[in-house]
Amino acid sequence: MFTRMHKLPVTRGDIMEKLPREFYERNTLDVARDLLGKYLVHETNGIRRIGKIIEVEAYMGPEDKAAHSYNRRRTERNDVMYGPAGHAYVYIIYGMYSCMNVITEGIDIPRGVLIRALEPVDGLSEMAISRFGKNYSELKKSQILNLTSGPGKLCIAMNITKAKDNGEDLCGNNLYITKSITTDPFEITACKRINIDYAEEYIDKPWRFYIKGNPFVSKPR
DNA sequence: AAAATGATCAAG
DNA sequence: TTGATCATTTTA
Repeated sequence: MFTRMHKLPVTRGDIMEKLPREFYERNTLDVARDLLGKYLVHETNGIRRIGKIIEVEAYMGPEDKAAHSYNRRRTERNDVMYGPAGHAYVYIIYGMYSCMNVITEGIDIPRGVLIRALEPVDGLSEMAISRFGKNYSELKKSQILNLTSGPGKLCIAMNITKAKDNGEDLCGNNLYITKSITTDPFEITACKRINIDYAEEYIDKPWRFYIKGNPFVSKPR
């Protein structure tokens, strides 16, 4: 009884407060920064996986040459970006990896925040199996650091897929984000986004944000 | 540094 | 229908 309580407080859904819709219905750059330190939770068939959000990128919609919705381009793939805030936009990149975005602002404003890295918090054994086919206890240190340190990696670890999760309401009960549990202060680093060489004058916009010094960032700068 | 790998998109 | 692209990861 005591050991159970001692072991699980962080994983108890009832003490984790879900972010309300209004959190997402704000300026995308503010949402991006404010997502740092929050907890991404995915529950599938009784299994809960949790990662602390430590790295994100903002995609600013029609004006942003790096965004899928640049120039109001609208396709089957990015349709969710044009829907209400607080939903997940999950797409497949390079034919093999999934990436997850949080949609922001409001209907017909196709902006969002790419989740680029997490710090694993719970469901570690499931994450280890998903990523490396091994038990968590068998992982090398480098593998632990690589569990969720990239947008494709974290989707594998968290079992986030386009088929299952694209369009999911983050105010629902399967895939959601909660407020920070700890109040540990942190510094935010802002820098250029990754792998958007095609974006011309938007290449240098400082719209990538991460928790300074966190070892799970995808690419330290 | 370069391959892997296939969904997605715009052109024709 | 098709050829080029790609908000990445892995291996070497």
